[in-house]
Amino acid sequence: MKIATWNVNSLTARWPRVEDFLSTRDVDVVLVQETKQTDAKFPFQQLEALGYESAHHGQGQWNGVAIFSRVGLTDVVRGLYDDEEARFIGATCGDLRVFSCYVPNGRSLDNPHYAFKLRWLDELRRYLRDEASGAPVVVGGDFNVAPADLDVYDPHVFEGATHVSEPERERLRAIEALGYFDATRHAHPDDPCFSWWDYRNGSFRRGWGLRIDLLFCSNDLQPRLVDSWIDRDTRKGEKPSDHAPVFVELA
DNA sequence: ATGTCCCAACTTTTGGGA
Repeated sequence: MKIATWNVNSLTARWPRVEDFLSTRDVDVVLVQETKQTDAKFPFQQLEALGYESAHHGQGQWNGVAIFSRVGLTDVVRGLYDDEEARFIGATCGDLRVFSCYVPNGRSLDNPHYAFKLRWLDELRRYLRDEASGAPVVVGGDFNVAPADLDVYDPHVFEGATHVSEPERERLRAIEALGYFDATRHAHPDDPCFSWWDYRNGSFRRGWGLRIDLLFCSNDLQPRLVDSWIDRDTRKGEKPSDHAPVFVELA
């Protein structure tokens, strides 16, 4: 069973790449972020033609999360708490409970959006603690947090910036403390495994990346972990997203 | 350090967000 998380940066703009991805990657479940679409625009029929059931928590200009599955899709939940931004969707796919998360960016440490980000991560932890027990769980998404300095191409550049601050990293550790592991880092303890490169400055060519797209698996999945990897080829070519898909394969 | 992309709109150019 192969599960991917991918921030597509507009499903409308990315549709040709998404079609190509689904046709060539043999992926069972895709956790999608930043659809930037209303539910009315979401391509349910086109996805069905490609063999995927889908569920969307759409908004419009911003945010929007979705799940595509070819192994069943039931018991959909939308929204973490009473916020108005579409950043969280969950479903049961096969024998897994899966969640697609688009964590707020934070913008800068002194911006109110940073406090919102920390609160959102607190709410995610609360949800996983109180409402996600039972089946094995995969929580994936664009976390907008690089868990450690290994996940940053040059930590010096990010001193005093969001995505690397201790309060953000502490919240990821608090999620792990509930009984989850970071699949990509677990499979590759020493490789940076960047998943995002800024469109500007030729960052992809220069290797200026961050690992901020993460797949947290409940500890009961550890014996089933085959591998976890970054699909860097999908960051290349015509009109790519600025994020690469991140995969985990489970036996 | 800012070389791009995507969206909306008082839309053919600008501003906000990432």
